[in-house]
Amino acid sequence: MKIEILINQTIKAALIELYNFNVEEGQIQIQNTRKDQPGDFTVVVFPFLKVSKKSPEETGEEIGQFIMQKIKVVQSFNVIKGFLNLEIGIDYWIENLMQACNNQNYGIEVSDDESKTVMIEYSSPNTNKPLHLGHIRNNLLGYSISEILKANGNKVIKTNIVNDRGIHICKSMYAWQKWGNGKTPENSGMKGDHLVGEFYVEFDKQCKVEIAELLEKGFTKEQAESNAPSIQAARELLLKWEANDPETVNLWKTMNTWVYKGFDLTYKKLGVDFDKIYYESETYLIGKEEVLRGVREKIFYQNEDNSVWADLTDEGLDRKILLRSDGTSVYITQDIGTAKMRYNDFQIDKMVYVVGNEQNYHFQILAVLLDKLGYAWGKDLYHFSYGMVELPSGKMKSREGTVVDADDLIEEMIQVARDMSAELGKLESLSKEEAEDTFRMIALGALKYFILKVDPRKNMMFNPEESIDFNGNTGPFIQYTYARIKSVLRKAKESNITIDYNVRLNSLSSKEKDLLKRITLFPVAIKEAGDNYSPAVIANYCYELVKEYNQFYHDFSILSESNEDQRNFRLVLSATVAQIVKKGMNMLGIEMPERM
RNA sequence: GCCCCGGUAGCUCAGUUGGAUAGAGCAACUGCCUUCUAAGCAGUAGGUCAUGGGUUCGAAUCCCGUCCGGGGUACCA
Repeated sequence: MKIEILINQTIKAALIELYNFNVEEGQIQIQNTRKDQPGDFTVVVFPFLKVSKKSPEETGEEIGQFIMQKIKVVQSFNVIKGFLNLEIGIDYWIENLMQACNNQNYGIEVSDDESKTVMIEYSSPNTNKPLHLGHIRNNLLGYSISEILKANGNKVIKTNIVNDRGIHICKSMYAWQKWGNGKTPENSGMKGDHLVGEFYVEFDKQCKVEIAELLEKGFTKEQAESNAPSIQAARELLLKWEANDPETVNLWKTMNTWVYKGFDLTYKKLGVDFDKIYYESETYLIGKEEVLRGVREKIFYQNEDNSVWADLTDEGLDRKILLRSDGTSVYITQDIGTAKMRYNDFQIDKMVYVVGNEQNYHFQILAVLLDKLGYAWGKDLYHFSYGMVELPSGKMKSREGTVVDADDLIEEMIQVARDMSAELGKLESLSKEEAEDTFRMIALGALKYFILKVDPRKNMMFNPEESIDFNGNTGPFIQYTYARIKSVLRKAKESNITIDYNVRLNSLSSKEKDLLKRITLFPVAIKEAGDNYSPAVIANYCYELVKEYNQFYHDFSILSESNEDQRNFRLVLSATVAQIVKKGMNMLGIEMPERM
């Protein structure tokens, strides 16, 4: 039984026996003792003063005595200012270490027949431009939260909705027709998504010129924007596409294929993947049907101009448009269609959408709409709403060229890793391929950790000049510590030191104990990360663990320790730290190099 | 206007759901490579937790007001 639960029950018994008081569940607070105080667990006695009618010190003393008598592993206790600190014997901590090191699934809940199935949508790119830093945050969070939910015993289906149709795609298509000169990824050597993105930018430039001309002729801003020739041409393309015009559909397919190839490369570099991909072009009509069904069933209503609306004022929300007056669908329409399709395809207990916080309102409405349409699960959808990535110059805007491109960023990071490694004189013994692979792991480790260590709900700042470090609280620091442990273990093997996982020991230094305590917190961290949808919890846990290990590492010798039991214990401890750190970092999608 | 989110060291971020003297990294300064990997370790300096009130044994954390920043707000996605 977990010691905290045992202490909890014992205190409950103590309060009944000592003060004839039956506490409610959750009234007893047991926390880890502060590092600067003696003891392992701390009980806050303030809440019991009312019933004990004694001073905090006396109350703590009485409860402490009681616990000492009932629980063997509690070795001693002390009371300081109303905090009852309990010291747990060495056996308990060693026992815990052995559970951790002998169990590959330590801290992880394995899914079974009773497990819930969670579908997670993330990434959701538009096919008119390449991925940027904002998408990176999305992808990393989506992938990581999938892994964390798996570790909490859920079955997870990772999914992606590709926004592959609409006016924005037609803009790139039109620009390519007009200025493309038959340029393809093959004949230009350009990555497909970048190529298409280039034409999107081209379109925007042209459009601005046209609008400026119209403004000069005395048009209003609105008129100019809708009458610009290239805008009209793009609209025409959209109509043709919806009418299934073969030439248009063909071009659309071709250009999308280029983009998908490009995205696949970026996804692969990022190490994210999907179990099932949906395309808006295949779901938007279903959404439209659902909306029309809603009109027939009087859930929604139609205006005189034919636009369809939902009245959500009863829910404290506004009215929301679902189909435009020309009958075309809006953004939320396809989300309804996609949701329906997903629930037909899979048995889903919970749907999670990883989408930026700018769409909080959108998902609030989507939940209500799905509910109104009769889908029981609609209300329970979870919008994993993450904050935006900000630059020193402000918000990223693709049209203003202030985006940080995903592929560029990854390449730059790898180059920095290379340079730094050369400067430090590392990895010289490795083959070129092995070294390159390590640089890649380090670069991505730095990037991923940098993004995932911050609370996903908050906006975060990214300074391209100086943001991503390789020292301090970073991915590479954790990877480095891991590599060093691996090195020690290799050397132990070379010297024919076998590790005995049955640890014998009768004393612990405070640093060793800190590590042992930290190890017992791994399962707690996983659970907290799952409950709060927060990879940051895992990231910060790994950092704390590794930081403590480093202190231990520098203070004690391992291989040259003469006492065999002591040496064996330190090896087991190191191996366990490595195992846990690797597992934790893998939940963040970060690979761990054996050498660096 | 209305709704949602945020404000902690010069910078980037933690803060175990209300607990003890506020925690890291970067940047600055000081030590430590003849020692299992110095992408490291030890130390110095840096704080009115935006601000005013309230709740109680106890508040960065909960409630109300104010200021500042970000996002959303009926035919963009």
